[in-house]
Amino acid sequence: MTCHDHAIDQLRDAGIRLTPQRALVLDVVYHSDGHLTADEVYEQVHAQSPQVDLSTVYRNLVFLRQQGLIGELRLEGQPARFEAVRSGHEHHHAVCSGCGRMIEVEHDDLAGLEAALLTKYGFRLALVHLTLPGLCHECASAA
Amino acid sequence: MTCHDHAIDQLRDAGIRLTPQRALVLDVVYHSDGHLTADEVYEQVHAQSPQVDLSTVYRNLVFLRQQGLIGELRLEGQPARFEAVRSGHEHHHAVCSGCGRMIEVEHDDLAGLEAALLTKYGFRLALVHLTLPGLCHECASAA
DNA sequence: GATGCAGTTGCAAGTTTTTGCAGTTGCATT
DNA sequence: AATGCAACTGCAAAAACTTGCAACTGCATC
Repeated sequence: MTCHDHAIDQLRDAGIRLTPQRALVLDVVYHSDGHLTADEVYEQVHAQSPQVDLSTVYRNLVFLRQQGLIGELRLEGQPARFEAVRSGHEHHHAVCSGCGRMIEVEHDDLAGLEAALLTKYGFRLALVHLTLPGLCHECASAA
Repeated sequence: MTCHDHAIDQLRDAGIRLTPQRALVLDVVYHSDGHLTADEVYEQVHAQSPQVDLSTVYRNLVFLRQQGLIGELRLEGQPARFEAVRSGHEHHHAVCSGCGRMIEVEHDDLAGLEAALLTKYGFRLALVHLTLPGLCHECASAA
């Protein structure tokens, strides 16, 4: 019984094939508390299953993101990072351009935007993770 | 007198060097109405000034984005695209995952989020362009 | 209009991410 | 438990993007 069984069930229900490679990628991301790059995921996958290819890891990261199971974090000047989307703890990141600090932003803070998109444009926001640039309090004061 | 003189002034005021290469990249993006990939920008730059390198184009696109003069658009499964940021017409894009349609979203629609970030986290949003995935009205109805 | 130098460039090589394709495999059906 | 087939994989190669470095150049100052 692992902490991402829920995710696996979700995949099955969607009629999606669960290959060992895919399960392993999901497993690595869900058992890491940090934000892993594709390469770091690959290294951990590779340690357990050396024949798995890097391209398979990339394909599954894209796939799992599209399924809404993992979030992608793009920080200026670094490769993309991935993290588990844990239900009840959906969040986004505000990243300070000054000091690099990262603030977790509650998903609820987007409720207004979500509503505006729906009523104004008929657009249903389906957003897993957002990275928002700006300045934290300290850096804004210093400027 | 070209339509991006304002942008150039903005650079000068910020004490930034205006090289011919940089001016050319800015010029190409500002004189195109569409959203250009780095490669398309490079091709147009190259046509006018064949010795300019692709890496210089990339470096300037990043630079101009950081200066807030151009916006970057990341669509699923395609290379990044760039467009001019025209003052008075700041906007973002909502992209339908179903049909690919792109809806322009007014910057003002983010006002609520901006305020929430500031009061809740002391974070000053400094956002040039956002790409928001979701479903347009037609695709949401069809689903 | 000469000088100085930090910011910028071209080049070559690197890293990151995607793709085409032929062979393999999960899983629904029988 | 055998079958069928679309989804998936590994491999190799390509495309997209970044970086190190030595040479060059805007532009501020004299």
